[in-house]
Amino acid sequence: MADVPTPHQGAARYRQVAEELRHRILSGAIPPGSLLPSEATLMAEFAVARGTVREALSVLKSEGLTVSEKGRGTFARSAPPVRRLAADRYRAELEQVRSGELGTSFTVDQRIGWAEYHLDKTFNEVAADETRADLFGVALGTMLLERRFVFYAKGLPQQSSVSCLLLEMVAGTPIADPSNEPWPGGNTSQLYSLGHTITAVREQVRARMPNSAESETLRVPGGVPVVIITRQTYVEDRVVEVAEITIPADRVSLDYRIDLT
Amino acid sequence: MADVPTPHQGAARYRQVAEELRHRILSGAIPPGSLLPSEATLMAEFAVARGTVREALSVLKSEGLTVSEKGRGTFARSAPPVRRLAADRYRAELEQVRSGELGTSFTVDQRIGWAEYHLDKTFNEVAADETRADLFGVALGTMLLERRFVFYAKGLPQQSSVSCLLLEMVAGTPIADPSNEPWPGGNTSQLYSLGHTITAVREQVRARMPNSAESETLRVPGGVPVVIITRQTYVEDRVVEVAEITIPADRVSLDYRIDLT
DNA sequence: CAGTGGTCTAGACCACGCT
DNA sequence: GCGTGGTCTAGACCACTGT
Repeated sequence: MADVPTPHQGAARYRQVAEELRHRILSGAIPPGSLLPSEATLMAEFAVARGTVREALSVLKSEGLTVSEKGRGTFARSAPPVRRLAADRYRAELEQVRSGELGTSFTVDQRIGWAEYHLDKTFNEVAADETRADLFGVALGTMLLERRFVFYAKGLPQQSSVSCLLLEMVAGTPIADPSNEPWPGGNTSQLYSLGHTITAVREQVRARMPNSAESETLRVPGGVPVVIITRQTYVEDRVVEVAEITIPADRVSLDYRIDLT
Repeated sequence: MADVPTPHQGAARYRQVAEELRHRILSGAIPPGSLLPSEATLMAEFAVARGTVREALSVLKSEGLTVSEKGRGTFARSAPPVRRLAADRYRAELEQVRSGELGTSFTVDQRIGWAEYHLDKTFNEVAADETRADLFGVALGTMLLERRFVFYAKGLPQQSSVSCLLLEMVAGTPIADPSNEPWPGGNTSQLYSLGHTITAVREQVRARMPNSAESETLRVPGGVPVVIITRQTYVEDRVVEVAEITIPADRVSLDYRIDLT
C-alpha cells in the first residue's frame, strides 16, 4: 500500500479494532441490546477497509458478544437468560491461547451484563484418594495440588469448583501460586504455559439437590438443584487435571455436540 | 462485476464451497489429518476469489472440521470426536445400523442394561410452536409428528421423551405408525430407513425439580431432580429430529468426551 | 428511498515452513 | 526461493429494513 500499510506491527489491525469494540461493550459504553456503529462508520473511525472492520466484527460475533441483522445493524448481545457452558468452549479457548488472545471462557461468558467478577481461592497439597487416583489413572496417594474456587459475577456466586493438578507437574511454577488467579485464559492457558496442549476433555454430568454447605456458598434458592460436572482434562492419553464443578441449575445450560462422522 | 456475478441464486457461493469441502472430509475423500487443497487451488477449482475461498474455509474451521497452519496449509481435523455412554450410544447405533445387524440383535439400549423394557407411546400431528420451530430451523406452524414415550425397565419408569419429526418427512412411512414401536435400533435406524444417515447430535442439558406430572409418571422420589436433555439430531446441516428427554437424576450420569485435536 | 449488513472480486504485502 | 496461510485494501452488487 502507499499509505498506512503498517499491517503487522504488534497485533493485527482487525484484532485491535475488535479489542477496542470489545472494551466498549464490556465497559458499558455500548450497552447490551444497543446498536454498534455501522461498518461504514467504523471504517472512517479506524481508517481501515471494510474487510478489516468485518473481520473484527466476526471476532466479536464468534465470542457471542454481538449479533448482526441484515438491513438493521450490529447489536451488542443482550444478557442471556442463563450461562451456557458450550463444550466447544474448550476448543475456542485453545485457539485463543494459541493465537495469543486472552480471556477465559468464564469471563467471556460473563462479559455480557456481568462485567465485574472475582473469585475466592484456596490452594492445598493433598494426597489422591481412591476417587481421584482413579480419575487421574495414578497410584493412590499421589500428591496433588488441590485448588478450590468460587466464581462470582456481580457479587453473586455462579459456580464453585475443585480442580486438581498433578503436583509434580506444577510444583514451583506460577500455577501453584494462588496470587496469579484469575489466570487469563484459564486452565487451557495455564497448562499451555507448561508446554502441555490439551487434547481432550471428558465431562460426566449429574444433578442432585445441594447440601447445606453448597446452598450457602452458592446461595442456591430453595427448590433449585445443582449440576455437578466431573471433568478430566487430557493431554494425549494422560489425565492432567481433574475438576469437580458445581453450578446451581438455574444458572446454567450445558451444550454438547456429538459428531458422528 | 462484468462476468459471473450470480452472487445470490440459492445459497451463497462460499457456502456451496464449504458444503463441497465438508462433504469431501466427511466422506473420507479428504482423510483425517491430510492436507486440503491450497487456497490457490480452490480458487482455480471453484473459480472464485480468494476471499470467497477463505470465507468457506472459515466456516469449516468454526465447525471444528479443519485446522490451518501458517506456511503449511489447511488440514482435515485428525481425530474425529469419540464419545462414551450417552454420546457413544449414537455412534454405536449408527454402526449397528450401517452394518445391517438389526433384526437379529438386541437394541443398543438393551445392551446398556435395559434388558426387558416396554414403552408407552402416543403419536400426534402438531404444528411447530416457536421453540420447536427454532430448534428445527423451520417456519412457525410447520407440521410435526410428535411422539411421546415413557420407557420402562423392569417395570420401573426410566425416562420420558417427546420426540418430534418433520411430518412431511415421515408421513405415510412405517415410522408414523405407533405399532412399529419399539423400533430396533431407535431413531438412528428409523431415519436410516428413510435414507437419512445422521451426522451429528446436539444435546443441551438442564436440571430442575420435577413437576407433579413428571414425578408421577416417572415415580421420582422426593428431593430428586430431573435432568432435561434437549436433543437435536442432524443430517448434514438439517435438523431432522428434536427431542426433549426427561430423566430422574438419580438414574443417570451423562458422559461427554470432547476431542480437541 | 437511503442505510445497513451479506457477498464477492482482484489485486497486494507479510510471516512462516519447507526444500 | 517458493508456496502457504494471514492480513489488508478499494472497489462492487445484492437483499433487507427502515422512513
